[in-house]
Amino acid sequence: MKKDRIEAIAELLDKRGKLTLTQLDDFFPDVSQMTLRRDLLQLEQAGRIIRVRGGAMSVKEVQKVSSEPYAKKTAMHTDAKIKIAQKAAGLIEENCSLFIDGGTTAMYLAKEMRDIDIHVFTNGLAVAIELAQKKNLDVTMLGGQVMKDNLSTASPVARSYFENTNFELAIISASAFTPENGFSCGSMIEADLLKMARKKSKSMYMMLDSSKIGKIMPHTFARLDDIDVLITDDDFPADLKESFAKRNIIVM
Amino acid sequence: MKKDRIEAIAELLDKRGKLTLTQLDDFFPDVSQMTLRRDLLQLEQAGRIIRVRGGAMSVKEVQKVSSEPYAKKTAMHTDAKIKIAQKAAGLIEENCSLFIDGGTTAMYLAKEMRDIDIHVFTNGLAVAIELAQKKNLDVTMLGGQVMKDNLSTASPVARSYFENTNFELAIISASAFTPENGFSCGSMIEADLLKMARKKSKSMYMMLDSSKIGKIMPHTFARLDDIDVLITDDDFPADLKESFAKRNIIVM
DNA sequence: AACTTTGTGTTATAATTTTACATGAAATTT
DNA sequence: AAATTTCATGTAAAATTATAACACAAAGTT
Repeated sequence: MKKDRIEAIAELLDKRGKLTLTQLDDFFPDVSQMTLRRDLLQLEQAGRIIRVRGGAMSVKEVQKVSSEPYAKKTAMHTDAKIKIAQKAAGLIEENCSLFIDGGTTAMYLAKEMRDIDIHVFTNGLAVAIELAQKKNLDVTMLGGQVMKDNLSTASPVARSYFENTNFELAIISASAFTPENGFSCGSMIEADLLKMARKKSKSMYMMLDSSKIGKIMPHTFARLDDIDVLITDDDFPADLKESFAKRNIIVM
Repeated sequence: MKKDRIEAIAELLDKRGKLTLTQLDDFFPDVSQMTLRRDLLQLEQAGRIIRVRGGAMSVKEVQKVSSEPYAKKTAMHTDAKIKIAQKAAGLIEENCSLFIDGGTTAMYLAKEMRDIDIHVFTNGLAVAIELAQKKNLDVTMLGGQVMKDNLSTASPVARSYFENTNFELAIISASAFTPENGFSCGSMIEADLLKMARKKSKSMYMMLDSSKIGKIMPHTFARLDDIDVLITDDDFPADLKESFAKRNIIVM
């Protein structure tokens, strides 16, 4: 059905921000590129997307463009991150209380999450805005000084927020990982926040795309034993997978 | 000069919204299309424009196209709001500490603010993101439950943030105003937050576009005497202006 | 049943963009 | 001051992408 397909394209674009025709073609293998082009033309005329050379982008994405440093980061390893986010989204159950960090992977997770009755805490501005779109979901933003490079907040004050909150689950992404140094990130106050989140939640899922393996950032916020589930992509090394499994950590 | 030309292109695009390469070539006959292409590429990487097939368009133009729920609100009385925001931005001095609320007018204020050394507190997600773009400026986001309709936070917990902070100036916009009921808004916790902001700051400037005069919202957060400066548009009624002046409130 | 409309695919053609290389001017180093 | 590097620019070929034109079939309409 044409209408459904156009709707699906619009949604896809909202999620992914930007798509090439080739990528679109992969999603809709049963129609020709020409048809997809015509769909894009219609969407453009409806003001919902903007056609750019090679494909199209969502209007929402364009608004984000103004935040250049963040947008740049967003563009990296997109596919892997989305896949990881999808896996993570599938693990979230209704009626739970949840912490999500403010990274770009978390941002994709926010996009992929179903609009169900959950309460989410986050320190990511972009994550909060994304989640605010969903009607049934409740969002609480953690305050603090805004870090310009990744649009998330962190500050010693933010800790006070945690004092009276508890969540069943924290889903967090790391900037770097080695077996020796654990999961690390670049900012001390962020590391502090994430440690705190770990303490306050019953269990912790870690999202880690394989490009981050072997990298070390200054501040470790979690070690292997701290996490319950590791969500990663297909390129995750088999030997590492084993050492996780040995510690009863589910790798998926 | 390359820099000047790029600047000129950016301005042109902001004015005309969209231009084809051929049109651009007419404006700049002394350089080749290839050079113009490269200029556009740079502008795109800087996040100022979007290249589309045939030429480019300004980001601002794209934003006009969109009509999401939040964007819809943003689009109302845009011109008046921008003018008010510009006036307000002119009043902000370097090296000060400032509170801005999370409304749409505040959002425009954030856009208009110069990139100088200031510390800004805000409860607006969109405001915080906008301000995060500026290098010299420091932003602190007030946490709390996210209100989906206006993308700002408010919660009793947010009060605790204020306890150890002080600012010279609070620039706030109201959803409604009558002389009898003062400045009011729709949410009780938001009203509470704004009251708190008023207490904590040395002075308070109110942004009020004239469309809001005569309207009443459930929760009053400030009365006439609470404010020091009223920033409004040209349609502001003369008689009201007088009654402000009587109380030594500057109307501009 | 004949006719239109609509959605689609195919191919050829056109337009646009990118790439690669060349040039000269300006800035920097030696 | 000469040599070298860097930078902005131009040119033209190559690659990519978009449009146009036509064909065809299915679903409505008259």
